[in-house]
Amino acid sequence: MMELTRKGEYAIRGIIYLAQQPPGRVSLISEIAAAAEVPQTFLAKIFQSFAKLGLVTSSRGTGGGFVLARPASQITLREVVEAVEGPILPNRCLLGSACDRGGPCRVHGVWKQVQTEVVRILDGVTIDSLARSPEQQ
Amino acid sequence: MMELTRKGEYAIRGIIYLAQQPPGRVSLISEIAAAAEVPQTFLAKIFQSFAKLGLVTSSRGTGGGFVLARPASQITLREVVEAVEGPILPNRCLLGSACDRGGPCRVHGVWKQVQTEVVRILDGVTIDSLARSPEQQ
DNA sequence: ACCTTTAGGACCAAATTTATCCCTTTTATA
DNA sequence: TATAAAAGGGATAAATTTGGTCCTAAAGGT
Repeated sequence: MMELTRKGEYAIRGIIYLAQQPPGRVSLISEIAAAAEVPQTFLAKIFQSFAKLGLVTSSRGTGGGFVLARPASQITLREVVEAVEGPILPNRCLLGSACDRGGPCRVHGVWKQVQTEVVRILDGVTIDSLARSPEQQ
Repeated sequence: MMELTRKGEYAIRGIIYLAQQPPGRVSLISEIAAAAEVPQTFLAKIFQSFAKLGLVTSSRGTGGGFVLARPASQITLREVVEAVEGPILPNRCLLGSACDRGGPCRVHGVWKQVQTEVVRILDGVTIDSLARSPEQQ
């Protein structure tokens, strides 16, 4: 239950790679895909989402590619995950205040708690910290 | 991201109904399905899982049906959710200690934290407390 | 015997995930 | 100004998961 999809995995691997490049260095999607071991066309879509949300800036044409739009220390794991997976919503009922069958359901508060905790944890992790962490332990 | 499926929702609604019956009272799957507003054949599968895991006891034939196997105060929301959705695993990498590409990945620790927190919250909620909580607020 | 009720397996449709392909747009530069 | 390089965006498709139905078997009561 509550699994991150491949899209989410790929998104994280891709943006960590960007964060590991020298500041300002432009990376091609082909380069990122190869390094992160992710299907290139799929990663291209993911980075489109990043660009739309302002996590990365993209430029076309010769010399184009992707760069982080902000320092990696100011991009949270939550932003990256939500960019591709949508908001963290353990239960549909959290969307509106009223659940399916009348007022708020009995489990509403519990899922709200789960949401709050997950958001708190993911907000506390920056892409910078991930990029600097040792790959093996 | 991290959404409960219908199966999980139905499971919760179904077992809450059981918990609201007088202790020892046997309920038919048709009765539970109607009360919880859930497709009956689907709910039957869900209750099969409950029975296998010992959350409920089932009996066949005339006068048969389902009863909680333990007091509702000793059944946690986590058990119910995991019975039908499988273990709470925010990332595949938590299954083995080694992630896909060599040692533990950089996000391993974060997802472990998420798992721990979600489990803690769901373990803290009993079906009894849900059954007694007001449906509307 | 016969009826009632759950157990279990096979099956199926819809939705979502995981991509791929192709054409367009933008940009640098030869 | 052509051309090549790169991302943007839409359509499409395969694979998997979700959400269910149906049928027969097994068990138990009358």
